[in-house]
Amino acid sequence: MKPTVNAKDVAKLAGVSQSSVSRVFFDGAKVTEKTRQKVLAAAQELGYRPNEYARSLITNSTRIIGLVMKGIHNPFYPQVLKQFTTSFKKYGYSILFVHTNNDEIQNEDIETLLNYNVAGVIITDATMSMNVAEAFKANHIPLVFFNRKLTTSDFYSVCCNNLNASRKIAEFLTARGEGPMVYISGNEDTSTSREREQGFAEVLEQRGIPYQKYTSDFTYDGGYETARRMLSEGDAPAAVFAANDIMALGVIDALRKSGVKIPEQVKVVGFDNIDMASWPAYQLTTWEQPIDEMVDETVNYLLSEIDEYTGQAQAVEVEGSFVERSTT
Amino acid sequence: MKPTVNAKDVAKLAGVSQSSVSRVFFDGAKVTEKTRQKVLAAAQELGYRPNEYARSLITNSTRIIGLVMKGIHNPFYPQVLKQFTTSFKKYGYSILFVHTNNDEIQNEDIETLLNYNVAGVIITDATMSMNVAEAFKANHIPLVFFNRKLTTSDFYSVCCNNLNASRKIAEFLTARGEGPMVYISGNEDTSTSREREQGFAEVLEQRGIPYQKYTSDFTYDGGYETARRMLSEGDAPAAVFAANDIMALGVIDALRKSGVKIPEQVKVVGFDNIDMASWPAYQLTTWEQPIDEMVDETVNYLLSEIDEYTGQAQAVEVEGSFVERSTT
DNA sequence: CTGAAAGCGCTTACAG
DNA sequence: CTGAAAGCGCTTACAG
Repeated sequence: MKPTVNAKDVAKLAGVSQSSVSRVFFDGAKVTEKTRQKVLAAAQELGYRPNEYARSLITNSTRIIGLVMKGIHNPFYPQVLKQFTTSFKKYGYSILFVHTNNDEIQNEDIETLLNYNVAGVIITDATMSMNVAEAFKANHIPLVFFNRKLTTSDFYSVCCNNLNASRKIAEFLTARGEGPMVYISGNEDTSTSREREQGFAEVLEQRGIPYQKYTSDFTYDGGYETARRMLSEGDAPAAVFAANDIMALGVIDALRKSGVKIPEQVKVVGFDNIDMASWPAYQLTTWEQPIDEMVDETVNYLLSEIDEYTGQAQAVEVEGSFVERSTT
Repeated sequence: MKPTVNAKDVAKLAGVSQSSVSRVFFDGAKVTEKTRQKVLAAAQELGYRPNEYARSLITNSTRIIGLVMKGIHNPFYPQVLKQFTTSFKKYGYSILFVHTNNDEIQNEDIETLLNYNVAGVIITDATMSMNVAEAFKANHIPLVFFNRKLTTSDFYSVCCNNLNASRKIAEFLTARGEGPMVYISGNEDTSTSREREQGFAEVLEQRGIPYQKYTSDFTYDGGYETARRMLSEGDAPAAVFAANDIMALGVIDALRKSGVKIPEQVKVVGFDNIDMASWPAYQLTTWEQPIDEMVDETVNYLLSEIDEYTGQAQAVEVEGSFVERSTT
């Protein structure tokens, strides 16, 4: 049915051996320029294209990176996806996209990654059980947790320096408006939410400023509802620090709807610096996560581990920077 | 290095032939329950997993769908990506994600898809040259243009019924506020932008209401800048119809910044019904594109073409529905 | 540098 | 139903 043309066909037309055809298309193999030309001409004529699967079968490696993502509703992550795809493309790698609905990656998703023998795995905005993570180790598949850490783990992770960032945010807020504050958490089982709270709390306690925590879920609706709950409980904080931007936007909309003036009555700070944070309707003060830098760290680690597997674990942190706009 | 266990190892442990092991893991092959149990036990013990590439090599087919996407900044598309991934997972297919920066898909992206011999391709928010599209036809790889049509094509496409939708929008706007109107286009080489203009224009001309077209690019910034340009040129339309929601949000922010009251002075309508359209800050009137339905149409077509290739071309259109909120 | 040959891990006629 | 064998399209020692 599909007129599949293979290296043998090309060899025949070019008048060389199948091995030579293979060598022309395999980086790092040696052929004379003359053979190369003959082969390329024949390949062109027949529309030949090396079969990636035969290649994978024999080299026991692939040029596919598995990218696991959960929170596609948070604009931060599509951006991350784009950067990874673009960056890996430069090195000849493609992205197998896996979406998970659960906080913890499910076995069926793992199966997919293992079945396709991916060269590396990036896990974004989700966690996985220790023994599943160990499965990748056993198969010598390098793994990066992006924007998350495993609690107990010795796995490689790339995150923003959340502790430092949230300390800076707390320092900024306490330097100006004093008064009780509110922290709106994301899903509490995430390292990001916990660390951002920790740094924030540290500085506040140190300066004797009380804060109240509300638990939310990293979504716009979550932020919105939480702010309404906060108001209905009579809380009137000087400032609200939401664990990510998309929640902060929900907070802003809820406060405005109740006639609360931002920043005069309540200041609002987010985290991420997504595109929408700079929109005129919001002008959200936030902490910028340097996606480029985080992606570069991840890509470099994966490529080096693909080249030579060491299984080294490290919690890489990048700094990012404070972005002051008009919600503070 | 990687302790790769194959069917032969399992066969030895289970005391059966390698063929039997293969049959246990190949859907549709017949084995006695007894053999199955022996094999599964051995496989479990060794951590066996069929090699997907050997399988692909021999069946000349894969369970990978290539998804090509451009406008990841428009929240409509991450949503689409999620739906496709979820839907295909049910059928055992995975998504190879390809991101393109250009309106027209580049050859290198095509190469990737062909190299991996994908079972089918979805092209979203981008177009491709005819001869490239023909390359897929030649390889009997089914192809769907999602939310786009090729001008001259006989390819399968799934779109919203843009003509009907934009007529309905025009009818709604003219039934209430009369007066000159503005259409803000997306990239003008897209079928979506052209069709939405056409339906809108038809009704307005029929009712003798003038309209002005501004060319933009389907982005928030584009919508924002275009609205500012419109104001600076002294245009004060009764209503603005933006070719998608994300531009409409930019328009709203720009108008508000200039003190224009929405909907009292200017009404605004978008297209897509992205999450943000329902946010309290915007409450955008729009046309809902039924993503579920569009995805289902696409998935069903691809699965049936994968099952038996016919190469049939059809421009499928789904209706969607008008969503009235407070910008009109 | 080049070719003949082995082999990657599977599926699938073909006998039994 | 099961096993022995051929073969998918490549890469890669091994000779020459």
